Amino acid sequence: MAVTMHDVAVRAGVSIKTVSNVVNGYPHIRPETRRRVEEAIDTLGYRLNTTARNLRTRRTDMITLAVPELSLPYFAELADRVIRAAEEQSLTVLIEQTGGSREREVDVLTGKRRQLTDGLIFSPLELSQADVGLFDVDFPLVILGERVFDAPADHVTMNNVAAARAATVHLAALGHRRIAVVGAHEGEELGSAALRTEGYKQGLAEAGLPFDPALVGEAGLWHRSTGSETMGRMLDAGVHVDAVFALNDAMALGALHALHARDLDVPRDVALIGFDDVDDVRYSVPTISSVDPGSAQIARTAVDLLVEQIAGPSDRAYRRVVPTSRLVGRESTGDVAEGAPERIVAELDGGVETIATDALGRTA
Amino acid sequence: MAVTMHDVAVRAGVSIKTVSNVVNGYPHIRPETRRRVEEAIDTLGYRLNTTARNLRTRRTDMITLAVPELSLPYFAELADRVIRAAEEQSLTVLIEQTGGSREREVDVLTGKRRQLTDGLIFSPLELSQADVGLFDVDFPLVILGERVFDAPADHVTMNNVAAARAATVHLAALGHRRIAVVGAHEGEELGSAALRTEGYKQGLAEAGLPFDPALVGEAGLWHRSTGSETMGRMLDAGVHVDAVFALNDAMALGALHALHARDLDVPRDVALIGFDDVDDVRYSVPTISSVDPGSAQIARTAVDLLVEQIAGPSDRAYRRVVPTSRLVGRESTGDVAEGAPERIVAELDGGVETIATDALGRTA
DNA sequence: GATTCACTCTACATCGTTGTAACCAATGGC
DNA sequence: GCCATTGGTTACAACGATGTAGAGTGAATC
Repeated sequence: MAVTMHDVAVRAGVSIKTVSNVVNGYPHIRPETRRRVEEAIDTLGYRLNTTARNLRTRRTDMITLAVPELSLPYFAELADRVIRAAEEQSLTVLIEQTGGSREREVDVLTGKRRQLTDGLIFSPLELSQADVGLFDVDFPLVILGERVFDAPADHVTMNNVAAARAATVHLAALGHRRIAVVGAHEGEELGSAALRTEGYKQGLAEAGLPFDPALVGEAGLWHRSTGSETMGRMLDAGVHVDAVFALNDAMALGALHALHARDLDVPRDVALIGFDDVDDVRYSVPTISSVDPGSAQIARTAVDLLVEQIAGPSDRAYRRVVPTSRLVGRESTGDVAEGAPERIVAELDGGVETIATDALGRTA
Repeated sequence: MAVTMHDVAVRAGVSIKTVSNVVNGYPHIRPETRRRVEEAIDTLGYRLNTTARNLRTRRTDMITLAVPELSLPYFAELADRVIRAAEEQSLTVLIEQTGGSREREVDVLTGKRRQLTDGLIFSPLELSQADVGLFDVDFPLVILGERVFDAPADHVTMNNVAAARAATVHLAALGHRRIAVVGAHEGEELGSAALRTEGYKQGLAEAGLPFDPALVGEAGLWHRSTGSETMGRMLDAGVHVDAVFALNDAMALGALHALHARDLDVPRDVALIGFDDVDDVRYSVPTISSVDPGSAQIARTAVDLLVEQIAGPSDRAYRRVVPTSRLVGRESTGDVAEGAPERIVAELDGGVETIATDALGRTA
């Protein structure tokens, strides 16, 4: 079978524990002993059995990242960044796709796989305020987004309302009066859809524009396809639109497709702005203006907070981190000429909030 | 601490092994005993310790998927599909990003993390024929792509040459004479770049077109950005082009961007075709024709083959599976009118090849 | 010269399961 | 009425590492 520490110990003429000490970099070992052990390791081709170590140390050095779907560019890029950030801390990332299914989201928090890893970075889609109890867990947890407000866990979120408002105001400032929104979720109270839609309404108000329900396009899943369909439905219904705020970039790409299919030019006939600032929108035709919610910082912060929880006491205060976000102007809003590079139209500061907890870990 | 089988056993008044048997669905247990155990499990909130089981059973029910980068749409979609397929077999997927680094690719095959999982699905980018020895491993392995021909491992690959040839011939059949290729790798012998470029050359020959080195655009990494830069460089150098074959879709999107920036219309001035058939190209403006290498089948087959290896004897014959690929015509080649749905232009059959092995597992 | 201390290393128990062998009923065949 | 079989359960020993406590050294301290 596989070579074990025992085999190495025998060959090097030391105890198993000494081999373990060498492997783990324990400092007080005679150079000669270390040499013998290392030689034995090399000649036998010994490899540490991670599973055994995991059992003994009660740690796996793995963390879970739970996202709706990797095929959505935003989450693919997020996963990429989280994996890189985790790597720097010698952590391995296990990805769970919840696919926007409530059951699978619950499973992420309670299921069998949960205890494979030391902690969880969770971007929920279906679970919401009503499920706040589910988030009161006894393992390190960082929540992405703000579907759940009072959960006793770290949050890394984004300036949803303010950024959406800024995007809308910006479209209005460019002279647009019929600004549609694509991706709304009827009846939702928290969650990105609701918050961004709220920002949209605030933006209209700030610009002195009336709110017209006909300009609100519903789209459950935020895919390219739903963005295209929603936009198409709206146009085909004869709704007059001179600007579109898509609640994410995938839908913005879909909307662009639908506009183009109806011979509407972006930005000449209709201005378009997305949200997420994924790589796609920098190469589409035209390039699409978008809100960068601070994606790079989100991934890094999430990993940092999780690592802190894993290492530290479980009764520390919770944090709520909001990265700085930026409104990036590109061709789709006429903010830059064709072929010109993007420019930052607005910057919205983030911040860190610390939520004290009592001895039981409840928020004060 | 955590509740263990021991606690459950005490509470239910049975032995630890009986609890284990109940948990694992061993059939010969008295209903009454089972009930007692299950009740104890529920009241104590017992959860099986996966790490301990992994140690004892020498299996983790996890597999590794190693890809260059998740931020490339093709690999994000692949990961999505692999995760889903694995899920159906109750396997968890751990993703490694090699980032196109040779060192990291070697690490995937030999590194510390390797033994965390029961097997590996590996899409190499840098390792190639010269490294064939590295692939002679003692764990279940499925290689994606065809950088390494004689590796003693299952391969799931694609009709690179034939499909690229078909794409090129198709462009020629549409009347194009100056067909550029974007993404070539100078000096490479195997690997997608070399194979697809070879298909391109064959296609030119078949169409009776001359091969012009000026029409070959090099691009190391196959990103949107490199596609855009490569295309831009070629155009800015004054090379006349009336069609472009981008070796993957990300570069096709980048090329489209570069063409547009230079006021060249697709498909009126330049026709464009990509490779991979990722979701992006169905929503770009215009929609981009592409080669679907059979992505869905690739993911599923890879998981199936790996599962087979994990379960079966290690000396079974190796397989080489090539899914059926399709040339999908869209707006960028004028194969369909604006706004019209895609259509299958050609279909290239795949197949399964079984490579016998001798007793030592070497290929015959 | 006794005491302390820092090094270096070891013995042993332990992490929480599952595989193996074996035991004690109860059943069935002859 | 005895033996073989099956069902239901258990005791015990792994799986391969690490934490704890402590035993020897030798050098430094008083």
